[in-house]
Amino acid sequence: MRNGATYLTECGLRPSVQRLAIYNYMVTHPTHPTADEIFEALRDSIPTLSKTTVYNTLKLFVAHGVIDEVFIDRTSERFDGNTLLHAHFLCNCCGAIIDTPIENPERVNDSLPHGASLNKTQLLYFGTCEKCLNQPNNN
Amino acid sequence: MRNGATYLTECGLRPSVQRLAIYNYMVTHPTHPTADEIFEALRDSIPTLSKTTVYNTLKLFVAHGVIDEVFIDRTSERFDGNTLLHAHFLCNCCGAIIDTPIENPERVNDSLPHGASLNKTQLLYFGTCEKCLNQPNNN
DNA sequence: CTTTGTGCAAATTCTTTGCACCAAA
DNA sequence: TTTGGTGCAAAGAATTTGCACAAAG
Repeated sequence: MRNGATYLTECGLRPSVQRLAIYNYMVTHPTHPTADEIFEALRDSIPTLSKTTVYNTLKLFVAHGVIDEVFIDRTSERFDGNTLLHAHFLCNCCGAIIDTPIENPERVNDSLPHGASLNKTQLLYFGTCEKCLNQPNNN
Repeated sequence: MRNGATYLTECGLRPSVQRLAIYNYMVTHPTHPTADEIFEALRDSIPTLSKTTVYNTLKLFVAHGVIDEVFIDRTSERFDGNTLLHAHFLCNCCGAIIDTPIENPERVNDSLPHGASLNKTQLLYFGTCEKCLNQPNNN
């Protein structure tokens, strides 16, 4: 695994205790966490941590390409430590967000408007996951 | 153009004055409007309209498949009267949301998790549109 | 010492809820 | 005369802002 402090420095960001903790949380938890989830997870180890700092840091990380924002959930902002192109599936039944690989990126980026330049693609699926389909009771 | 009252009735929805106005606004304005934009546009013709009704109606329309919600903007909920599969491009420079056709839907739905069933796909692009690329001044 | 980062409290914004009134079947 | 629809005001939730203090170069 990549060294967080070195990586943040490479990205032009000072590796403060707070930033490093948030970065490490993101790369070890591929769960597309919200700012609040990160805050709750880290407040034990950093009791003085504030939610503002979590928000500031996540925004900063997105601006520097360290993490991505995932637009799959309108109720709260979700973040992804994996910035490589992949699809997201949201199960309407259990709420799980499942990552899936995109085999042919060029096919997915096929529908760009004429003459536009592309920064980021998001491919989102909404449906019912295999597990929920096999447990008809919890609907 | 399809008759709105007939269509809403077919969908099992009473075609009240408010619902019909919102439906007609959606199909004639392919601008992915927010609840607030719809409210502001309709309050002249329906002075008693409330924002709650706009929210209620949009939510109801989504539940009945009359319109879709587009997840491209986290700051406010956006809606789309065109429920056929197509991609959305958000220009980071001018904020425009551009619709583009998806030639091969089966290619885009290629990356579904194993065993899952699919309700809806959203393909989102973020970048700079042709117009903004040709006007370097407004960056 | 000068810039950058952190964190508290308050403000802001979007959306939902509770409830009463109105309208249609 | 009962069910469904509308709309006001208030509540709720997520995020941002203003500002003061702390820390690092």
